[in-house]
Amino acid sequence: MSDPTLTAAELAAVDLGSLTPPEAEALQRRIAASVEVAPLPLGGLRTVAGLDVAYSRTSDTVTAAVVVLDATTQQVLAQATATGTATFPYVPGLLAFREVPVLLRAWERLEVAEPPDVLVCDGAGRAHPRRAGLACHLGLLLGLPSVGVSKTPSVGGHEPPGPARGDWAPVVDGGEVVGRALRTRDGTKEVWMSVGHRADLDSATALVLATATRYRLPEPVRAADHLGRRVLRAGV
DNA sequence: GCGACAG
DNA sequence: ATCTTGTCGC
Repeated sequence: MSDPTLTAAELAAVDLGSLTPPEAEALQRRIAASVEVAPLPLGGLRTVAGLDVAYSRTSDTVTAAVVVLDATTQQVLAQATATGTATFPYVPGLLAFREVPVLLRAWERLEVAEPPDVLVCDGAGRAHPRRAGLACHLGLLLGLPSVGVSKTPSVGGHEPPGPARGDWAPVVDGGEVVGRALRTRDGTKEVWMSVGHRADLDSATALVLATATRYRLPEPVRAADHLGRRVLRAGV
């Protein structure tokens, strides 16, 4: 019935780019079985990392960006990028296999005394066909709490959330609540968020709202998005 | 068999 | 994801 679990070390040892789609899907089932659900330590959050990947339109060059912000002041404490070639094509449901390798290279370049307390990824977490979106994959691999936030819906359906910041509606897929459609700003389009690793929906919602005050998307994700685009354009 | 499916 | 000008609004 349930797939065998996977440790961070075992996941890290996998050459993601060499997997066939069926093998990648099998790995995702194990990731889904290994992800942990727990409240984020909101009171003790000191730093939040945002992660994103920018794509070139003229080539298969990609740039991954990681930005670490102070959880309370939102000041940038550290940032790193890595540019490379996309080896895995974009396949719906297999985004992590395209983005994780280059994201890890950026991650390794980060110069921080302590790892960030939580990861906010541009993409899905459990709101995924196999409950193993990018945020689950990265959180498990890095052994850190993680949350996924996307600008467009992934799997599942939901009622429209109320019009005010903080309003949300559960996203249901296959009879299971897999995430939330959350309004982060009054009168603006909602974002779709779901749990990655070592998080739960309530605390993840609080984190997303706390980091998305001025704009629709959480500041860590915006910062990573902007950094990735800048570096990609500069051709570094 | 057909459609859905983050970036 | 990425391609793009203007436009409305704080």
